[in-house]
Amino acid sequence: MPTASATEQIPARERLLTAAGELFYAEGVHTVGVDRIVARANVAKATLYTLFGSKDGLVRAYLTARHERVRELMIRELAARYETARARLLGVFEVQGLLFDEPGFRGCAFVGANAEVADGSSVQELTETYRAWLRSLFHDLANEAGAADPEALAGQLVLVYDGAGISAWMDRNPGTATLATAIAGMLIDAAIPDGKEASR
Amino acid sequence: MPTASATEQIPARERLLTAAGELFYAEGVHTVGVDRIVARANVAKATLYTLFGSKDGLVRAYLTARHERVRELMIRELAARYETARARLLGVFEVQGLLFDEPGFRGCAFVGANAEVADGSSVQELTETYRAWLRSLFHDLANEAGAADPEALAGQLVLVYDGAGISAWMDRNPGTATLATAIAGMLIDAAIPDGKEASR
DNA sequence: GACCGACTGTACAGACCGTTCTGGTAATGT
DNA sequence: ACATTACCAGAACGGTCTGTACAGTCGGTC
Repeated sequence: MPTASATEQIPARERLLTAAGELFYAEGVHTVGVDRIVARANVAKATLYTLFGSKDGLVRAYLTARHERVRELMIRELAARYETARARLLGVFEVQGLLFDEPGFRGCAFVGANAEVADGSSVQELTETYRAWLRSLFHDLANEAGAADPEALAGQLVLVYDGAGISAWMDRNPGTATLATAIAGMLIDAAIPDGKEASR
Repeated sequence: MPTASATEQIPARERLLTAAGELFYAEGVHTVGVDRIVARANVAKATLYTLFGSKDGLVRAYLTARHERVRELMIRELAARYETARARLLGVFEVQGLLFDEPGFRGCAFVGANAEVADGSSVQELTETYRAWLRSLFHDLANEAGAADPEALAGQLVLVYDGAGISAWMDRNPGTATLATAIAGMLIDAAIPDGKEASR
């Protein structure tokens, strides 16, 4: 274990990952070259290649880190803010709104990355696991909330989630989150028996 | 005016535009180089530059052509298939589904292009006019259909339209169109007074 | 002191990029 | 007959890209 001294430094791997995250997300994985990343991270180019193997490896690590960050934020905030499964189902869209408010928000990182790669890229595999996670997040909550057809509701909410991200990005309007929450509320009410009744 | 002889050829501009459209859309504007485009179009490289000025000019022409194509398809199909403004409002999502069914569908071209450019690019201006057109399409139809708040309904439907495109693309599921149509139906019913009543 | 792993800095190869230039052909309008 | 226009094939240019090679630095460990 490295000792925590006053001259403690953030390790090169972490610096590379944050630099790559900022640049890739802001300008696209294809536009940003490795030279700019190593310059921003204050890391030698050789270090990048020993740690990640190739630029593609760094891109994969970047997307994996994004997924992990969104997942952590979602789970933490949902648990902290909402009581019932139904409220958490709606809360997903409020937490998504937190992302919209971040400075430099540029839409879903996976949408952006997929737009830049041809079919069969390694990026697509990571995208599939991300999409599967998002869908199962909605599916599990819909199940827990007592939806008549959790599968169907999950599909609807994924669509709204996607649309909210695109609209917020392309129209530069973070307020889209409340719009999405309202639509989601309608869909949830319609999908859960006695969804509109107050309580029991 | 060029005479229509037996050796009539499709002009170079058109060939370039279709070649660029296929390649840019399938692989991204940044991934595809001009060499591949001129090779596919059977055009000299100099011709590209006399006709479009630069690669960026070709990208702009590609996006403009995409916009025009979608607009024409939308207007033609909406007029041919549906009678009332309310049916046309819903029909937008069915026509969008026609795009999903096209072989090689890869989502909205403007979403893809925007993911590849940094802020301030000329692509963003074209995107704004495209987004404004889409929004006004919904807004005008919502008005015509007697929506209580056409602005609000248009915003909702733009979000659903965006979400449908992303979901259909990322999950490779053209059936998303019927899902989007169902959601749009709910929103339209809720936004138009007496929307659920049969007729008058 | 010898050793080691993590890291630096620079220089370079090879490919590919957008763009321009040269030089030529075929048809058109006057 | 001549200038113009529209186009073609390909070479050449300067720049940037990923990836590699190599010599060297630093903090700990035996």
